[in-house]
Amino acid sequence: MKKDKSMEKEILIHAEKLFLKKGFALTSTTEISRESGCNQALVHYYFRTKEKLFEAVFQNKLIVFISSFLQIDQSNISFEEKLVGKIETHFDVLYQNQQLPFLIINELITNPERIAAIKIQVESNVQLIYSSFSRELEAEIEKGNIRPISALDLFLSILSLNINIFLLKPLLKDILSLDDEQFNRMAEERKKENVRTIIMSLKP
Amino acid sequence: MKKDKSMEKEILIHAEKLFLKKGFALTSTTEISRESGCNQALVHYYFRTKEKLFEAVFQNKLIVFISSFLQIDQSNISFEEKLVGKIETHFDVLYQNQQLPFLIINELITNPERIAAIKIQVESNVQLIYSSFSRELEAEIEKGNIRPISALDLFLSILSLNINIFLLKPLLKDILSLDDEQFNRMAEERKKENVRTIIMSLKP
DNA sequence: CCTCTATTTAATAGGGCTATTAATACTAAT
DNA sequence: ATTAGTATTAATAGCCCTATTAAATAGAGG
Repeated sequence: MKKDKSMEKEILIHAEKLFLKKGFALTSTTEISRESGCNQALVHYYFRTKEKLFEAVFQNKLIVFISSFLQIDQSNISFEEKLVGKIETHFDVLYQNQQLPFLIINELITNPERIAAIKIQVESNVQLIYSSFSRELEAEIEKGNIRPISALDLFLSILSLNINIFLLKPLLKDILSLDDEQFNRMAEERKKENVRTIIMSLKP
Repeated sequence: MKKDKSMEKEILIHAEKLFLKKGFALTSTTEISRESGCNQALVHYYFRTKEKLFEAVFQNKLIVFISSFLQIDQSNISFEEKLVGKIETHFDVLYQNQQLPFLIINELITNPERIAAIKIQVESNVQLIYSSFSRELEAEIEKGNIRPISALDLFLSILSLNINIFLLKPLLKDILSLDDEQFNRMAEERKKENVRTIIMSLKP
């Protein structure tokens, strides 16, 4: 254990690793302490309850996830170029946080009470993302550059395509006999394919 | 309790319901027995272990899931029509088993040992689905009717688009304030949109 | 060196869960 | 009606988990 990091930080790091890997229910504070190299009571000393520790981790991760839809808009590029940028940025964030989609989906379903927390985070950001994007989209449709489609539908399609390779990662790795490096290469290809799929599907 | 159904069947039904809702880890045999209206020991009497009970449920569901890719091929229709049929059939099976994607993803990630079981089921069916489909796809590409794309990529795109609305169901219902009926209507729209997205993305 | 506070550990209460066992109710056949 | 076999329950052992408490230890400042 590097002692320059505080034990509190150490616990947070390992908690994150384990929660991401197995979700809330299957991770015990005992295991977190074991991995962090400290007594189990210490986990509770710093974070009081497992729930609070999870929230500390989850909030952070949620921000990462939601920020994956945000991208600096340069206004001197075309809508299509912007859109490609958004899809790629989104994918890249997921690529850097490959277990994140699982954690979110898992908590969404097994722990519906947590939706409230997610909702707050989502809603406070949704204006930023949705409204301006929606306006631009409609303008493009108006101009006849792309076929009619709601912003929600487009958003869901991008999300779906980008998320799923990471949700299916264990299965894909096993069935196609890929090591991590090979999987990552495949993911890079998927990114391009997702962009292609979305852009082509928008042709008028 | 309808006593015409055997208790064993009753247990299986409620086990399925609970496993689908919360996954393996969060479902206890105690809860299954409570829901089924019997003593907890009886669950073990019939299925020996929670693990075996889960397998009994999971195998069945896995077959449903995998069969969702199979569709009777009428040869007198065009490739595009066939493809639309496949996408829609796939979606419909998911629609009828809305919690199924979650269960599979959840087990895939939290219980990697179970991948072996999934793999066997998948592989024995993959020939049927993949090989003939792949051949037809390549023929269409050859003819210039659709752009070059691997069968795997196409397959993943369809799977991604179809699955995700059900994974995101709790969040969508909450954020958009939908009741079940409204969600189902939305899902129906999504089905059309998914077909549109895929078909348009294949234009050469 | 001593003291005060922050950190860490040991011990344990209390609860839920899985699985097992022994005892009891039920059913059908002789 | 007795018996044999199946279905069901009550009771409980044994685990692991969360959370709490009290005690031990370390480090900083006087």
